Amino acid sequence: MTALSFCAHDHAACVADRMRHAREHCAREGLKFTPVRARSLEILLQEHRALGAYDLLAQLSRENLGSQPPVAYRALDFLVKAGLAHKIEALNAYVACTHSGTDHTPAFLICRGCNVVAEADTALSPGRLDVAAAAAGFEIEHTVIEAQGLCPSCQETAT
Amino acid sequence: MTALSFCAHDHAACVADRMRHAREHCAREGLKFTPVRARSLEILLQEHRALGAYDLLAQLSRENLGSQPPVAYRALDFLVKAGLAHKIEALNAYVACTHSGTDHTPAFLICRGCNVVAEADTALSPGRLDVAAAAAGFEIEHTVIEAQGLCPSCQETAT
DNA sequence: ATCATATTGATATGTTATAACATACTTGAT
DNA sequence: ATCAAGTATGTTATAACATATCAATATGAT
Ligand SMILES: [Zn+2]
Ligand SMILES: [Zn+2]
Ligand SMILES: [Zn+2]
Ligand SMILES: [Zn+2]
Repeated sequence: MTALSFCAHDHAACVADRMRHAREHCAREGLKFTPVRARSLEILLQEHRALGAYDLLAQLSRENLGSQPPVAYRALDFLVKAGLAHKIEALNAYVACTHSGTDHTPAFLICRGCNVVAEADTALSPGRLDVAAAAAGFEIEHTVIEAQGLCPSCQETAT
Repeated sequence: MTALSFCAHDHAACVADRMRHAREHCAREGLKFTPVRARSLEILLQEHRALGAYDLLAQLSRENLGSQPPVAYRALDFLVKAGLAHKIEALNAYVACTHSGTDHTPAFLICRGCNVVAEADTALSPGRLDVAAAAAGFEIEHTVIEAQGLCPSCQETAT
């Protein structure tokens, strides 16, 4: 299922599963899954939406896990670098990764109605961009692919 | 040539040509190509790099075309809506469109060394993302495709 | 001329992100 | 046990990006 986020699912299990995966991943890689980092990921996982750094910070603050911007940004940096979360550039916001895999080039479907973000598990089609890059001798290190629009349920709601 | 920006070319002619095109486009569409707007586009065209709104503003200010943020943002909004410029989401910056065509889904190659941005003139490859979107019933309205990496000349420079 | 609309001018504020520096906690070597 | 090195946090301040609002002016249509 490529757009899980738009579908009904056992979300509690979904979160628990992702947290377990994150814990194992960090253990394997020798990364420290500290309380702030773990809770930050959990907060992102609760939603299948992108949260701004300051949204995350507000929640952390309520739980006395920190109150200053760097707290949120450090946690987000860690999660992004660990591959456990992604930044949605078009929103300047962050979303938990729904992938189990390791290195991947995510592509996102972002609903402007409900802000839900689905991560397409496309192993990525080497599209024309790669061809163009190769032709120009350009070496791609990171690719941002974000599609904005309306999810099925928001299409109904709208008019 | 899809990655013109990385190649040597007659840039003065390149700018003049784009300005002429913009003037004609606005005339056709009944859009007002005012001095601030025209000069803003020209400033973007000088570089083939993405400029931040405040970089543009600084230049406009030097020329007494305005000194407050809204001046730059209004000009950029106009240019983006008119299809004469694009926003690079990954940089929160703006680049002049190098396309003549009308409606297009641009894809960018962004050099992290020299900040040059090339707009690939892909007429759009319906990649896996579109397939995934269709499968999920998601209606795509706008797509951001931005590849970051190193241009040929910066690859040499970097050790 | 009058009215509506679009553009500009100006001030203030909101939002996102990082710099800079100090402190505490781990870890591994002596 | 002690130390040094590295990693993680705490804290303050500020940089960088973006918009809200309202008044003034210009433009164009009736
Ligand atoms: Zn879920
Ligand atoms: Zn939706
Ligand atoms: Zn040029
Ligand atoms: Zn370069």
